Amino acid sequence: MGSRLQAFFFALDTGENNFEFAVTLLRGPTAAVDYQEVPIQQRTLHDEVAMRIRDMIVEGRLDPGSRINEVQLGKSLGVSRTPLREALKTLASEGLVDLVRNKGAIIRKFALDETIDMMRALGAIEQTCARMACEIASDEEIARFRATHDEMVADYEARNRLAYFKLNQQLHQLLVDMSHNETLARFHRTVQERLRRVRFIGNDKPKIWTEAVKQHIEIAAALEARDKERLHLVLERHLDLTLNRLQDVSQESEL
Amino acid sequence: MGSRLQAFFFALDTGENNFEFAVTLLRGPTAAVDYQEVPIQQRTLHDEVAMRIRDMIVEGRLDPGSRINEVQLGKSLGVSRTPLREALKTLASEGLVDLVRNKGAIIRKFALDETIDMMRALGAIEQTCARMACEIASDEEIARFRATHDEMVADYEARNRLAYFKLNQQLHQLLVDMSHNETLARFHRTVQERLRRVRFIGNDKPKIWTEAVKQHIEIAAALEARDKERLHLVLERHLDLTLNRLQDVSQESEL
DNA sequence: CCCTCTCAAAGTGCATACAGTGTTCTGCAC
DNA sequence: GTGCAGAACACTGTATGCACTTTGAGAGGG
Repeated sequence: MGSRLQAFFFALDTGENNFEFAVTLLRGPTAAVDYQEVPIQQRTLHDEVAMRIRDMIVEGRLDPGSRINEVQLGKSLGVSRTPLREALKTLASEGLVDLVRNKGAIIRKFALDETIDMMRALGAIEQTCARMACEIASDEEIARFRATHDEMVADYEARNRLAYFKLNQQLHQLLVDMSHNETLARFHRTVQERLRRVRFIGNDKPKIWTEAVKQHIEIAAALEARDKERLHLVLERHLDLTLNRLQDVSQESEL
Repeated sequence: MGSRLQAFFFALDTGENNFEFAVTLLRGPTAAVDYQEVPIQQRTLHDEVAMRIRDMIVEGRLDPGSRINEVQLGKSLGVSRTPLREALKTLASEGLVDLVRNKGAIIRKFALDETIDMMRALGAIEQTCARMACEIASDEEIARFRATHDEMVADYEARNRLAYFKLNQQLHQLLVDMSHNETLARFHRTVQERLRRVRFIGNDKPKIWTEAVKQHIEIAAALEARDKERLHLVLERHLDLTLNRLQDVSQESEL
C-alpha cells in the first residue's frame, strides 16, 4: 500500500543486478489525491547507494562488525559522502548497520540468539499470514501458490539447489502476500532480507532438505484445504526444522 | 493544519516523547565484542531532529499529505538541511513520510484501508506474541501484567481516561514483550507509533469502553491460565472491536 | 618492558555552496 | 476571461568545506 518505493530486492543468488523491479509494489488502490500516488520515478543517488550497500552487506562483501569508512566507500562507489550518509540512515532503520556517534556506521553482526529471534519472528509472521490467507486468499492466488510449489518440488527432484532456494523464498513471500496485509508483508521482506546471508544455511544436508520438501507439500495441501489450524502446525514444524538446522550448523555464536 | 484529532492527542500523550524508542534502535544485546556494545552515547543532531519531527507528525502538527520544506523546517528547528534530510530518511523507513524525487518528504496520509491494515498487523503480532508468551513468559512477568491490568481497570472505574489510555498501550506492549522476541516487539512499537494518532479514536463511547475493559479482563485471565487458544480468540475479538470503532468514527476515508 | 601522554592524521557530523528540476507568476494572444 | 509560453523563483539533490572527535604512533618516564 502506500507508495513507498523503498523496495527490497531479491538478488538472491545472482548477486548482481537487482533491477527486476519494485514496480510491483506500486499497486495503488488509493484515491488519486495529493501525492499519495507516485509515478514511475527515477531513482535517486541515495536510493541507488542504499541498494548497493545493502547487497554488499548481505553478500558478505562488507565485514560484519567492521566500520564503514565514508570517504573510502564513497570514492569506490563514485559518490560524495552526502548521499552515502543518507543511504546509511536507511540501512540503519532496516537493521543492517548500527549508527554510533563519531564512529559512523558499523556493519551489524548478529549473535546467534538474535538470528534465532529473527527467524522466529519470520515464522510467526508466516503463521499469522497463513491463517489470514486461509480466510481471504482468492482461489487464483492459491492456485498460483500451488503452481510455484510444484515447480519448486520439481527443482528439488532435479536437485537443482539454486532454483529451489529461489522458489522457496518466493513461496514464503507468496504465502505472506496472500494475507493481503501490506504492513506484515513489508516487514516480512525486511527481516528476510536481513537474514539472507544465513537463511539457507545447512540446507545442503539431504535429510533436512527432504524433510523440508515434505513439509512444503503439507503446507500446500493445508492451504488448499484452507485449514488454518493444520497450516499453523505445519509451519510450526517447518520453523523448528529451520532452527535446528541453524543451531547445528553454527557452532560459532555469530553470523 | 492538523486534523480534528489534534486537540485530542495533545491531551492524550502529554508530550511524553519517544526517547525509549530512539534508544532501542541503538541496542545490541550481544557478546561484548567489537563495536557491538555501545555505551550510553550522546545523541546526534539527526537523531534529535528525527525525534522532533516524529512527534510533530504523530501529534498532527504537520499536515498529512503536505510536503516538508527542508529550508523552512530546518530553520524552525535551528539546524541545517543535512541532518534534517538524514532524519527524513529514517522517518521514511518508519513509514511516516514518503520520499519522492525532487519533491522531498511528504507526510504520509493513511487511507482508511491502510490504517485498518496496520491495525490488523498490530493485532496479528499481538496474537502471535501472546501465544509465545503463554509458553515462555515467566510467572513474574505475568504477575506484572496482572498488576498493570488491575491498575488500568481501576482507572476505568474512576473514568480516568488519560491514565487508562496510557496503561492500555503499555499493556499491549507488555504482552508483546513477554514473547521475548525483540524483533517482533520492535516492529510492534514502530507500527504502534505510526498509529498513535488514531489508536484510541472512539474510545470515548462508554459502551465500547466498557466492552474493551471486559475483554481486557478476559485477556488477563487467559494469560494467567496460559491458555493460548482462548487468548487468541479474545484478542481476535479485541481487534474486531477496535476495527469497528475505527470504522464508525471515520466517515471520511483518510486519517 | 610497559604505561601514558602528546600530537598529528584520519574520520565523522554538520553547514554551506552549487546545480538541476519543479513551480508559479507574468504577459500576451485569442 | 482563458490558455499558453517562458522566465523568475523556490526547492531539492549532491558536492564540498570546516570543526570537532577519535585513533594511533611515537616519545618520555617509570
